[in-house]
Amino acid sequence: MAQTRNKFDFEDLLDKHHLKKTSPRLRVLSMMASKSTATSQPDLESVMNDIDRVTLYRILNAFEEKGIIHKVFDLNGTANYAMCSSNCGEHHHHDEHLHFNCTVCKNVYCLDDLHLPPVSLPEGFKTEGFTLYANGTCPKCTKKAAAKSA
Amino acid sequence: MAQTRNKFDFEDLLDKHHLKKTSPRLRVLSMMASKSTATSQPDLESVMNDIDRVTLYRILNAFEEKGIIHKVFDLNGTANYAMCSSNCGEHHHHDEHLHFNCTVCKNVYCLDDLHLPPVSLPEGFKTEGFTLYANGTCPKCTKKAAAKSA
DNA sequence: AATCAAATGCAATATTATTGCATTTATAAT
DNA sequence: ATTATAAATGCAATAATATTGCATTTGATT
Ligand SMILES: [Mn+2]
Ligand SMILES: [Mn+2]
Ligand SMILES: [Zn+2]
Ligand SMILES: [Zn+2]
Repeated sequence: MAQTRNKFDFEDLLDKHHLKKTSPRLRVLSMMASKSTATSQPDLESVMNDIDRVTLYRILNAFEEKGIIHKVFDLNGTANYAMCSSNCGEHHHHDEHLHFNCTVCKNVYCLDDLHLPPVSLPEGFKTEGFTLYANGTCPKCTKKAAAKSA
Repeated sequence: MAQTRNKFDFEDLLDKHHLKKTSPRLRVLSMMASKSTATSQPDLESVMNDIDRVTLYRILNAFEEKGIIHKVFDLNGTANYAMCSSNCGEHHHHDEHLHFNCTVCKNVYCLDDLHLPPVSLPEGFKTEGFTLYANGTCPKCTKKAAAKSA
């Protein structure tokens, strides 16, 4: 998960997208990249409480537009953000992987390399993209539960 | 779509779930049942502008808990509500159908009878439910676009 | 070192959602 | 029918989430 990246990777990333390398942006990037799950907007906000709320919104929007991160709403409608995997670009998202929402810890997992089988829609529907959601219990929470009941 | 139901159907429905038959509730039911697509919270609110905002929230929550309607977030994170199809009950939702979000008219379609093929998750993930989302252009909007360009 | 566009921070406002409490209403019991 | 009661509604207050405009700061370029 979450392969380790250093400061310079992030600076390059911003460079590539013609975004200025600012401290708030680098901090947001390193926080998101360090986790194996998506990060919720509330979490980002409380961890980065010294960054202005509005700035955070603008950073997230910019990153999303550039195809650096993607947004996913969890079961409660809360916005979560995760790094994009390679093939996303400016206004071109291809995060057609499964999003697993743990009902216990609320974490959202991006499960890549899970090619969803082709689905055919009724006549007339022109599809641009799919996302598959699943909810249930994640490995960590399953283990914890097992430990307790033992 | 949206099979016609009369007042008495709705009253029975409320009865069945031990909910009082009140005017706000009946109006919400008939509005939602009359449409072939889901209804967004903002739409409900503006159409039912004489019903108190808080009452609306409580009605929607109650209906959702009873398994009368289900909530689905569209691409913008806006809450949309649609009638449940038969097999949902108190705290027991089985709306595992495809939700199609038209990027033009923003409507959310519940496409039932679209059995999604089984997906197997990585080791450790215990799944309770799936939802498949698709986005693109709905039949109506496709037709309109075709008409214009002709 | 100077310049300029981009990014940030702050204030104001908008939208969406929740909580507590007083009042009204639907239902059931009398 | 009348009354009793719990449920539902409406209203006020507050919280949480999001957007806009503008003054100030900062990163990149010359
Ligand atoms: Mn993802
Ligand atoms: Mn649905
Ligand atoms: Zn979990
Ligand atoms: Zn449409």
